[in-house]
Amino acid sequence: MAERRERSRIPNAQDVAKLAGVSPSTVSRAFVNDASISAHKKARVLEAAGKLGYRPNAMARSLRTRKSRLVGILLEEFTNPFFLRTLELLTRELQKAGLHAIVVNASHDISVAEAIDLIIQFRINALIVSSDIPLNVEFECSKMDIPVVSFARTERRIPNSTGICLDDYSAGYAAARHLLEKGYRRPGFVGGFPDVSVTVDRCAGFRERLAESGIRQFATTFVGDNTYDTGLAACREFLAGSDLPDSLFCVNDQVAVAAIDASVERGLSVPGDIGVIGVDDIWVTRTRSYSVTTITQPLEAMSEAMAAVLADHNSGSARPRQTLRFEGRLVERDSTRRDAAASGADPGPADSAAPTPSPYQ
Amino acid sequence: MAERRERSRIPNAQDVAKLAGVSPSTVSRAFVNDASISAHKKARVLEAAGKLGYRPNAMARSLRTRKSRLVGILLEEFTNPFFLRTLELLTRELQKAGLHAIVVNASHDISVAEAIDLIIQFRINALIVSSDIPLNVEFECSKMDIPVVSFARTERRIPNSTGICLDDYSAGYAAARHLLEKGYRRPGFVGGFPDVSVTVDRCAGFRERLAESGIRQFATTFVGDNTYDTGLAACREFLAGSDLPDSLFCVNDQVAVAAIDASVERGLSVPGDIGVIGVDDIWVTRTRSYSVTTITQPLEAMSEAMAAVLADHNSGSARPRQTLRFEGRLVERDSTRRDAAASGADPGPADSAAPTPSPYQ
DNA sequence: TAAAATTATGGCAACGATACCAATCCACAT
DNA sequence: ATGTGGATTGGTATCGTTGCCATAATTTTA
Repeated sequence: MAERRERSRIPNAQDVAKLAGVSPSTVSRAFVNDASISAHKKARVLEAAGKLGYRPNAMARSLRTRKSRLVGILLEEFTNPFFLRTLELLTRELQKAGLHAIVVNASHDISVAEAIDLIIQFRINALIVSSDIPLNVEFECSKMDIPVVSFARTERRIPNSTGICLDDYSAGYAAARHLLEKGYRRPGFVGGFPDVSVTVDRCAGFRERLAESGIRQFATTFVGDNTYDTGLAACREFLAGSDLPDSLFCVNDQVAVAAIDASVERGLSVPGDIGVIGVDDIWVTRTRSYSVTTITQPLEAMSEAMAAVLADHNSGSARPRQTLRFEGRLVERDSTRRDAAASGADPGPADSAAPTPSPYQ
Repeated sequence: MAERRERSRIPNAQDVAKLAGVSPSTVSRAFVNDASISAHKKARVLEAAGKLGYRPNAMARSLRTRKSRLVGILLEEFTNPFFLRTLELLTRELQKAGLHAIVVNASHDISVAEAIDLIIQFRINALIVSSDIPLNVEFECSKMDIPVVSFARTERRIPNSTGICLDDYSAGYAAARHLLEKGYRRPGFVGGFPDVSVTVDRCAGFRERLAESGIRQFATTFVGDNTYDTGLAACREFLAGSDLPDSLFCVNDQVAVAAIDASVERGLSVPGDIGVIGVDDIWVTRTRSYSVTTITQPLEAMSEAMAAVLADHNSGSARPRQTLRFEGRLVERDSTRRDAAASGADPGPADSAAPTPSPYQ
């Protein structure tokens, strides 16, 4: 079969120039904003370009200008709807700014360093990082003049790193306050990996608020990767003992759902016997069956801030490196008691009456 | 402040060549597999490259070789965990093959054509499409010699288009068979947008199996975008009337969860009064509270097939254009009855006894 | 109307790599 | 010793664009 007729080349600027009767330089100018070109010629060039189906070659452009307009996004948690939403908002903002996102999969067995090494070759303008990465990756990037920006995490190992993040400490603090207000007296904490910033900071804020109420000890467990399945297994184990907590602050909503399931499985009623609060406000927390009290992140604002940071980096203006922290907002749902049971310092048994009938069974 | 000392350039092949005492050509060969280079020189080049922190510039390489090693992925549904998992597996396979994924956000208000236009400039090797796109995009790509490959959907408007897809017809057929086996006699269908392939094909298979049992009429509704929220609203309306279906085949799991919630809200017990079956097997369907019967897609195999298709396209071997269809597997859970109630052709009232106690309330 | 200031345009080189060809090199057979 | 063939190597042109400079066209000002 005649696969392709007469090797029809992809047209380049030269072709357009010839057709429009101008120089290649002029063609280039027609495709750059604010370039010095007359409206007349610009129209003629664009018309010729349209006729030929010409599109500037971004590879050539990037080579010449040393700006790739590509941004790497390193992702690790590929089951959490939160990160899909993150990706949606980030790509949206990037596209608005004329940038494009290369997604790098850093999950499980994949070598992060190797993957990063490959996309560094594309001279990405920046690397957005949503999970903890080996320090040497950070170092490699700095050698190549590639800014690394954290999203929804903090780089604790480097003094002044750039990032956009929920105020995790404050979120933990708010979670504890909420549980205390609702009369819970023996809160516990369920984290992911024990050494990632999100776990550490949320736990610290949580601890602080509990300490203010004189609670110096609380049970903690770490489920590892924040998936539902491992979360469920870890929560089952956590709740297997006696001397159970009367409420759980979970590092994110996926784990919170797992915690609820583990609780119900063990015969505990939520929120009466045990209250559960998460973070992220993924859609599952809004379902009738779960209705999880959670702390929602202002993702829109955070993505916009991310775009602004990248734009700054791009324009070369050296804004001081810092982590922008956004306040979360607590959304009350049915996985914590609706009214304060024994709001005083009185740690009386709270099992007397779950005010709302449990939606779980 | 002294931002950067003495403008330290990013090293190029020439620099490495000088340090290693070889020609730039040789440096290039050291970084290409199967290139004609002695082990001795290769080692020397790699050592020099390591010392300088050299990495080949992918832009320059792509410009010369006319292969970008970039693949576009057009995504639309950014709330569905299924697509996050899809993205995970696709990026994993792509990375294995030395390719990289540029994610293009085509959701809501964003102009697909415009977004595609921009990434076409990167001379992407292929465009993976997970949602229906304007036909002219397809056309533009073909003009630029960019193969468009569908994933988890079919391009019905083009005769022989390349794609990887669940066997949607067969999935719909299996769903109907399952419902009938479990004694449901008035199944309904809940689709997304009425004209997308996934909805159309799954519905067609569903209809066929029902017809084989003599059921020629069944209620259908279309919820539009497949999010939980719009799904819930649509299902509420769908279930508001009298003459209700006794079971629902939902085009995906997110909608299935919404259908369950709407059913319970209306006082129907699942699976007794109404059975629900979805597609995708997202993690939420495995939770204790939902436990949704669903049809799981063999995503690993599908991603591998996708990588193979891309590799073929890349190597230029003109494999015939076709849609590869993968069989789904039905996973029985608690949103459909566990045993066959009145398996005969007898359409007796099925409300007599829900065999398993409903996990929903 | 002429000179000065501004704006548009064209030409050339360069970004950093690889394709291609010609020139070596080496081992081995003659 | 010499030729043959295959594996390495170097040199040069090129991929398609934009930066830069010089010149040409246009407008503004004197």
